[in-house]
Amino acid sequence: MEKHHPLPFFHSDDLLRRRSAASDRTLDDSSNDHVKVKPHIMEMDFFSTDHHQDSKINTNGSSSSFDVNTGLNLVSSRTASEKKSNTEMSVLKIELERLHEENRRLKSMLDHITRNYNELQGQLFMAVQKQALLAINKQQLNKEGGVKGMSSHPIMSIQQSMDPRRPSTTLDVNEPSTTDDKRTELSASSPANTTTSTMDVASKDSNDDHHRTVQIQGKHVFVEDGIDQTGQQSWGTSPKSSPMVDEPKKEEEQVPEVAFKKARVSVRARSEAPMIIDGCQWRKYGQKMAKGNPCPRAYYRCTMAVGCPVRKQVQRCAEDKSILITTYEGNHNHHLPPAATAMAKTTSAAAAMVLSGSTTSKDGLPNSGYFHSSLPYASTMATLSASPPFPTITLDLTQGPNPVPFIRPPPSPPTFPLPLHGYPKLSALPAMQIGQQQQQHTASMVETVTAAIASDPNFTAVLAAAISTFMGAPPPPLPPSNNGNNSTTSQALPGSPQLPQSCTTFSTN
DNA sequence: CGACTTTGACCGGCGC
DNA sequence: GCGCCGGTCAAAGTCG
Repeated sequence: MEKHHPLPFFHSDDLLRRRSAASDRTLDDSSNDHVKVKPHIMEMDFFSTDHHQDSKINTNGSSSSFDVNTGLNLVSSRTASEKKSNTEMSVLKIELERLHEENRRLKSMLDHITRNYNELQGQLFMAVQKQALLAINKQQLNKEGGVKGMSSHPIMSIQQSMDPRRPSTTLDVNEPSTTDDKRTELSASSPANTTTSTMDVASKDSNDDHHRTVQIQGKHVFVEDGIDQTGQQSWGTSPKSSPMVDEPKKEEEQVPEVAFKKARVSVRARSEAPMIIDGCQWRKYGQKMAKGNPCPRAYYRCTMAVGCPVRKQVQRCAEDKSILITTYEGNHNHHLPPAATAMAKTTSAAAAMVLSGSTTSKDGLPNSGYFHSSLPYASTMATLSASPPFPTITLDLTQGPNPVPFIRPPPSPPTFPLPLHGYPKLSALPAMQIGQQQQQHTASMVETVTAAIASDPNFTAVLAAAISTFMGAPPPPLPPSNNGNNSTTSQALPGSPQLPQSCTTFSTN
């Protein structure tokens, strides 16, 4: 952008002042040569985008050249002054329109840049994970035939058990279920795994055993729970646009996708609403009384696309019924509206974080670029639960006070009174909590992963974006098309007209 | 009438 | 093998 290009955020009075000076100079040029210099100097000042100076000149008007021009105009003649003001007005209007157009253009550029950033972020997650998994695999191949007990570290155990090419034999508390192992073994044993990841989601919808069947056939490895392929698409990345998707899948490239499938992201937040707004369309398919909780657990399935594997569970916390726990599983296999994209990014990022956390070295120190185990702080907002069978990361948004002065949006039904809004610096949140029931040997993994999540500015930014969408916060100034999209999805949410039955989180319409 | 919720039944995993 | 539990299904009911 040019140095003197008007920025999209200046005020209209700034513009008026600028044009006033400019037009003064233009009109005066014809009659007064001696005043040419001063207005010219002023124009240079105004277009320097230095608003401080601009306003300073304006407020200290006594020394401004405005006075000089005005005085001259009054002296010249009344008709000329009126004529001039008319011309000035039309010029101002034209200029205003031009600048509005420019603002729109710049905003669209900003949107475009943001989208590109998000795409790259998603690809980065995948790439890092692949790289780390490859490194681990190489390491394990070197030690093949050696001690199986190297999985003494819980993270390593997860890594092993999640590696589809490597049947898991050493298990610990963090291991996925045996079903998962079976599945991964089957998928790994199939040579068809080397085929491309072409999706046929619809054909697998609502089939209880479709996961297993797919794995056995080995033809649609990524479809399972939609996690892989969704991992791509939930980032708003078109499969065609991603080079990682375009190229044929090698065996190792499928690893993260399969590993993704059972990662869960749980969001704890205070809310009186029966369900948080995450931009997606959900259909309730079940409700159960969970043991140890007087509040029933509701099961929802994403209905924004046929065959979308994403599911979520909503349940109120037994200890504090004002806390709503929403657990997401899987990733979307379809394009999402902006609000839903934010949430999908969050869950995908969290899942990627969990699984990236599995790529630690033997001594438990992470070698992923996301991890900085020596963080001086951790965060309460991110807690990893290693309870089998699935690694679950819990984003605890209920604990305050937050050191960051968050802005509360105006309440809009259904409200979601999270303490977070906008794009806060989540990395500044206070210390992390480790799951109380977790065994000691899982603590290092928990710390590592949660610290990484808390420290990753990309993740926190995405999380913040998602949180802001939970709250039904007024979206940032967007082109009308985007706003329409948001409103559509919000209205489509099944949770809008809902009455809480007892203490739970289901709707009753 | 289609979309959605409710709710009892069913299924599979797991521990005893 | 049995019972518990979490998760899912599907028929019936409800709503707009």
